[in-house]
Amino acid sequence: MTHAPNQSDPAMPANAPDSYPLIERLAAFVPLTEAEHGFLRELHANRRTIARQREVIVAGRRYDGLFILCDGIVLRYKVLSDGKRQILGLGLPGDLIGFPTCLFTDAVNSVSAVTDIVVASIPFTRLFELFRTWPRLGIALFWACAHEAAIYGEHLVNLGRRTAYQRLGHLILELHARLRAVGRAGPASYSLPLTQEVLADVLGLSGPHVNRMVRSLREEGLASIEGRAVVIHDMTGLAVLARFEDHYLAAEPIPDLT
Amino acid sequence: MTHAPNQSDPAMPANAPDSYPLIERLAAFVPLTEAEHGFLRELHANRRTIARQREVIVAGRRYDGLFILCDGIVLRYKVLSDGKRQILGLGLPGDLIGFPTCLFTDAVNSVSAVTDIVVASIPFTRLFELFRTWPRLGIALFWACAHEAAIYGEHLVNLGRRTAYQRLGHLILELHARLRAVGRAGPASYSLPLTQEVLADVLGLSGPHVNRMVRSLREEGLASIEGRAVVIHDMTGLAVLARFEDHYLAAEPIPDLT
DNA sequence: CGGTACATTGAAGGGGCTCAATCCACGTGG
DNA sequence: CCACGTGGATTGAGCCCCTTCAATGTACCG
Repeated sequence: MTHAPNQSDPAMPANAPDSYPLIERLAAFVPLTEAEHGFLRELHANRRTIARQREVIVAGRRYDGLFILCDGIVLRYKVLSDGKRQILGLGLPGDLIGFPTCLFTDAVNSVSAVTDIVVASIPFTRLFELFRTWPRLGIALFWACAHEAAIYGEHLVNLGRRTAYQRLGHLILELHARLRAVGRAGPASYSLPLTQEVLADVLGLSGPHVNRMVRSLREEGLASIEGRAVVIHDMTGLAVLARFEDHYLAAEPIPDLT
Repeated sequence: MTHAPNQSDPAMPANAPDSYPLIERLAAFVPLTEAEHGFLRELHANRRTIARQREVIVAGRRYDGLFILCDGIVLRYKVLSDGKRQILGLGLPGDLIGFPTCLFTDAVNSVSAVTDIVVASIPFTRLFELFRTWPRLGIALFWACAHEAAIYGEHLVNLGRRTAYQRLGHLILELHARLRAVGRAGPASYSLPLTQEVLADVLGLSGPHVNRMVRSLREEGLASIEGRAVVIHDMTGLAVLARFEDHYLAAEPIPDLT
């Protein structure tokens, strides 16, 4: 049960065995006091490793807390009664897992681990404590969730109004930006351990068609996906094609929060 | 600038000129004390009426607060550089508008009023006060936003993995459930002041095709949309067809919150 | 009465799906 | 060392859902 190091890209920092990704995430919104810092460190205390392919959250079950994804990649998805699957989003290190699905009596979505992952569990009692004792952290968390929600918004645009080709291009650029923000990507490359089947379920497409789009991107010299190695050859060209604008990924300090 | 009363359906309660929809929304998650009740009432103090078709939030501009939608319907959307529009969601009475778009330095989405609407504005300073002074309300708000996020998740499934026919059916059922929850719908009917063009942009379809799907639904005896009157003739048949399950719309009290 | 907004309908085309077959890399056991 | 199994990538053929681009209809409104 080794958890995979960041393979192949020398630009990636070694993944510290005890990182505090939620701290980095929230620090983007609020300058943290030493005391707040300490509380957040405690939130990472209860870590657990989960093997790839394992379910982290099963739709229909009850949960009494959330998780911070400390390392690895997860996907949140829903399966329809006719067997079709739609992946609602990818969780990258630093993301909160269980929002919003665990905030229901019975989880509304499932979450499974793509790679081996490390999660820190946060029981709701801890979360309540956070809101009660550290209101600034509560506000920052609120902001962080809003930023996650904005990603879903862009995902909606992807499914509703972009062609298959554009969708794939957009996803490649979004994941690059998100991974880069947490030190998991090079200037124009990253490692993406997803099968084309999974990409298809993210993009609302079929497997074979994703394959064709991957080939097109390569033939056009825009980007290449070989195995798990993604390389972007023409960032601006791809952005133009995919109508990618990264405003929605920017995390900036909350104004006027004293 | 009259704001439209709930026309045509006798089951709908008259829309009180001074309602407190956020109270009802949050009360579903947390039993409210009298003091909390009072604070929330204050949040509704600063009301404003906005005429139909008017923009409430313009993407790219800066905002210093959120809004509670007290009455009417809004839509949140994004327009791509090639002119295509995707509507990310409909805001109904009681919904928070500006989440997540206003929590960015520059708003990432636009919001416009479909009908004449009444909004209560909540500057961030008030919001911070809420989190600092009324932590239970902060928690409830967090939960409420999670529930809104779940709606977007289902919307993603709609665009990614349902046919045009199913999408329309699903939307009809979802809106019925949501409107009914806030006392704006009859047992199997409601008023929906959206053009087919707008429906198309919600569903990721073209206008003409929405028209055909509307006709199909009527011919199959499942539901009818005539002008703004929506009538569901076969609730279960429609639910089966659209793979509609309403778990994600259920708001239940937060457990263990003392 | 003309204008505007929206609903409706038709014809043609294409983007993406379905359903396979094939290929390929890799790990495993004999 | 090779046979085999397996998961995934790749490719092809046919088709159908949905789009595009109109034209037409229709209610409402100043």
